[in-house]
Amino acid sequence: MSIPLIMNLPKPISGCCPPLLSGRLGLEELNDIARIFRVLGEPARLQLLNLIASQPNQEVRACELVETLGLSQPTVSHHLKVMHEAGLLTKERRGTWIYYQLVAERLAELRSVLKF
Amino acid sequence: MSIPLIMNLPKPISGCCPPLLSGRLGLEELNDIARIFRVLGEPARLQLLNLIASQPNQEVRACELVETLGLSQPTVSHHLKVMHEAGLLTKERRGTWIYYQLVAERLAELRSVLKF
DNA sequence: TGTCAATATTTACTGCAATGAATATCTCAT
DNA sequence: ATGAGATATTCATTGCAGTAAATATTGACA
Repeated sequence: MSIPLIMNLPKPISGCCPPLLSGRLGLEELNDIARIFRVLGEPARLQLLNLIASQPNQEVRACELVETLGLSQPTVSHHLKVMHEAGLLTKERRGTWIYYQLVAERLAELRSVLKF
Repeated sequence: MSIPLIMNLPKPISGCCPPLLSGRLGLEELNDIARIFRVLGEPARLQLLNLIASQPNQEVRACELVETLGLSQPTVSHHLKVMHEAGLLTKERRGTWIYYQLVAERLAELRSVLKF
């Protein structure tokens, strides 16, 4: 029996990450890039990334985060949604809980945006 | 009248960019990282970077930007100040005008923050 | 079905930052 | 010194996003 491979991948953000520093970009593309950086411009969200990356299995349950971040459940849920929509986290339901994982490729993509 | 020796300098950016994804970070460090990403979370500022990078001599005069960005002179001046304080731009006066240049090392530093 | 626990959404409040008008400061040339 | 152009600062307005209380939804299990 095969393992389900499709686990609610984030929708791709079209044309979102061309290199910023080689070749002129249009306002549309600049807006897309800015949107992602704005997602990372929030300490709570960076803490989420940092926390997930430090887990042995590279994932967290949403409910764990409420206590750890010291934020309300709606706020944590909101941040998770934002990051998931930005393609930075995958979301996978396992029974009662929902697990979030980093999208390494997305971070690599972001890195390449800043390359010369 | 005495001149204050210690002026309100922008927060030092030296130890600002520990890797986000390997090793737990404190709130202080997360705030520092978030602050820089927030600077990049603005289309106008990304346009500035993109514009400078596309110049043959890798620099621009501030006055050029007002027409190009379609923003008021105070707004452009504000963005330049923010980016300079974030360590992303160098500022050099040559006669009447002021030239801004990219700080490549700073961008490389930012890239490394997102490395695994 | 019903309840319980986890997660999401709605709503309202609030603080911060982008923006530009007005003004000030700086630099050079005459 | 005075004027002109480039840049910075002050100030007020405004829109957006983080936050949480209240509420809704979802899934598991008896």
